[in-house]
Amino acid sequence: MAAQEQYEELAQQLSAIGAVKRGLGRVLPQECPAGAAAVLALVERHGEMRMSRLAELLAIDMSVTSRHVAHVAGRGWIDRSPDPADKRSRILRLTPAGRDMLAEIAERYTRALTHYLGDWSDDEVEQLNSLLGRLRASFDDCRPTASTPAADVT
Amino acid sequence: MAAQEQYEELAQQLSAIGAVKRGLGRVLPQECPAGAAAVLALVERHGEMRMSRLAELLAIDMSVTSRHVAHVAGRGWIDRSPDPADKRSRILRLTPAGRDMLAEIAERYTRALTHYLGDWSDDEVEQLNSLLGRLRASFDDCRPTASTPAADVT
DNA sequence: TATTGTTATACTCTATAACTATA
DNA sequence: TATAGTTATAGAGTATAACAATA
Repeated sequence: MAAQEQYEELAQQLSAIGAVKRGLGRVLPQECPAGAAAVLALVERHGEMRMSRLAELLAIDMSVTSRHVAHVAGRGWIDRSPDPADKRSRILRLTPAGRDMLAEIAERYTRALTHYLGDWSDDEVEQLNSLLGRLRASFDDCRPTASTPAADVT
Repeated sequence: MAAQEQYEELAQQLSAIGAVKRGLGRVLPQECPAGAAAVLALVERHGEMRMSRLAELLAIDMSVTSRHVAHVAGRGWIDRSPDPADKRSRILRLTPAGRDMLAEIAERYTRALTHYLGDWSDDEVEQLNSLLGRLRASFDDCRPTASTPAADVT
C-alpha cells in the first residue's frame, strides 16, 4: 500500500509519458500510425484471432478496433477471412506483407530506443517492462469486462 | 545497453499503457479533461510561469498549451496576468478555485489508484515512478528544443 | 432475442500554419 | 527581424449509438 503523494506522482508520470509515446510514434512509417502498428504487433504475438479478442487485447472499443483493422487490411497487412464456425466473425491473420511491415517497425523502434536509452542497463529496461506489465494487469483485473461474475444490485 | 527484444517489448508496453491513462482519465470531473488537469498540476508544482515555459514542461506545442490554458482560465482556475517586463508574455498563476479543483482531482486519482493498485508495495510504486521519470528525462535530453548549443551544419 | 462486427457522429488531444502584438 | 501567444484547420485516437447479419 503506497502513500498518497506516490499516487499523485504516478498520475503525473502517466500524464507526462504521452510525450514519450508521441516521440516514439514519430518514427513510424507514414502509412502505419500507432493504432495500426499495435494491431499488427498483437496479431503477431498472439496469433490469429477474432475482432472481439483483438479489441480486448487492445483494451479499446470494438468499433475503434474495426477501423484500425480496416486500415491494415486495406494495405494488405492483415487478412480477414470469415470464420466457418460462426459467420458473424472474421479471423484475422498476418500476411507476409504484414510481417515485413512489422519487421520494419521493430527496426525503427529499436533504433530510436537505442538512441534514447543508450545509457540504460539491461536490468533497468527489464524492470520498467515488468512494472508496466504489472500496471496494466492491475487495471485489467478491475475492468467491467468479463471476470465480473455477479454484482447486479440495481 | 539492452537487447532488441527488450526494446520491442518496451514499445509494446508503452503502446498499451494508454488504456491505463484512459482509465485514470475517466475519474476526472466533467469540466476538467486530462489536458486541463495537467496544466493545473504543473503550475502548482513549478509555481507561476509563462506560456512558453508551460508548453516546455508539457512537452507539447504552445498552440495546444494555449487552448488548455484558455480552458482552465475560462473556469477561473488559472489567472493570466500580463508580464510587466515583457508585454507579449502572460504570467500564469493558480487561483484559489484552481487549488480546490486540484485537491478534488488529487483525491479522485488517489482513490482510483488505491483501488487498482491496492496490492502494490510502497517500493514498487516508488520504483515505477522513478523509472518513468528517467524515461522522460532520457527522451527530453534528445529533444531538438533548447540544450542544443551548436550543430548548425547547413 | 442476443451477439459480432461495421458505420456515423462527436469529443479530446496534438501539430502546422497564419496572424497579432511586442521586442 | 524575431519572439510570445492566439486562432484556424487538419489528423489521429477513442467512445456511444444505430445498424446489419448471424446465432
